[in-house]
Amino acid sequence: MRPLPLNAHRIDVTFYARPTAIVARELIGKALLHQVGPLWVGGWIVETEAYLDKGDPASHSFRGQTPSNTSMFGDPGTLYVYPIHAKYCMNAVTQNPGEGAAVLIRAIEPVWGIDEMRRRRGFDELRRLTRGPAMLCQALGIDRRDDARCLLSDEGLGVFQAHDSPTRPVASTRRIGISKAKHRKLRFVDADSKFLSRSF
DNA sequence: TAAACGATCTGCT
DNA sequence: GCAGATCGTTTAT
Repeated sequence: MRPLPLNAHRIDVTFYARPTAIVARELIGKALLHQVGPLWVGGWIVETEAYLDKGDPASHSFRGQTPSNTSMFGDPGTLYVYPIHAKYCMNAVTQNPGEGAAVLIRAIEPVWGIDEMRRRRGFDELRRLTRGPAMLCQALGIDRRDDARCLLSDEGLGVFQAHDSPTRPVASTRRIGISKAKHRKLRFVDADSKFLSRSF
């Protein structure tokens, strides 16, 4: 594996195998990295949403397992990529195998491979590269083919804790773009970030 | 096989 | 802030 672009260690299964809202909150400030060819692309996670296994009608797992949401029911630390409005969004599976809970990664602060992200997005403006779940996937080069990859062992993809990373101020808000369970505060943001999909 | 829907994005006002 | 584009998945006929 090519050396990481920062001094950091990979998040392991014990991090993901916990209640989803906690994982979503603690993913704020972690580094998301994807290796494309010889290059790492990614940045700091600044916005996430929790989608629960039980009692959450906004969650893809609410009506049980189907061919298209199978990876959401996989092991904690599995990547779940799903198509929406002709685009893709990426999640990290949480809790226990078979439960169907995950964290949607909605926005990052672009840090590594910025020119590659600009090229994939067709925009130069930093603010428009990764401020939304589908923009993020396009910038990182994540699509349907990446569904079910393992964030724990895949050498070219993972979430990392930087050794010198400052603590981020985390705020919780209502989730974006859903029609059910709107009131639940399961969106988590870095309160100081300029790279959120929406202000809070 | 047809129709409706959606964890979205963009451009324009 | 709003309308329209866009296409895979799900649900209805």
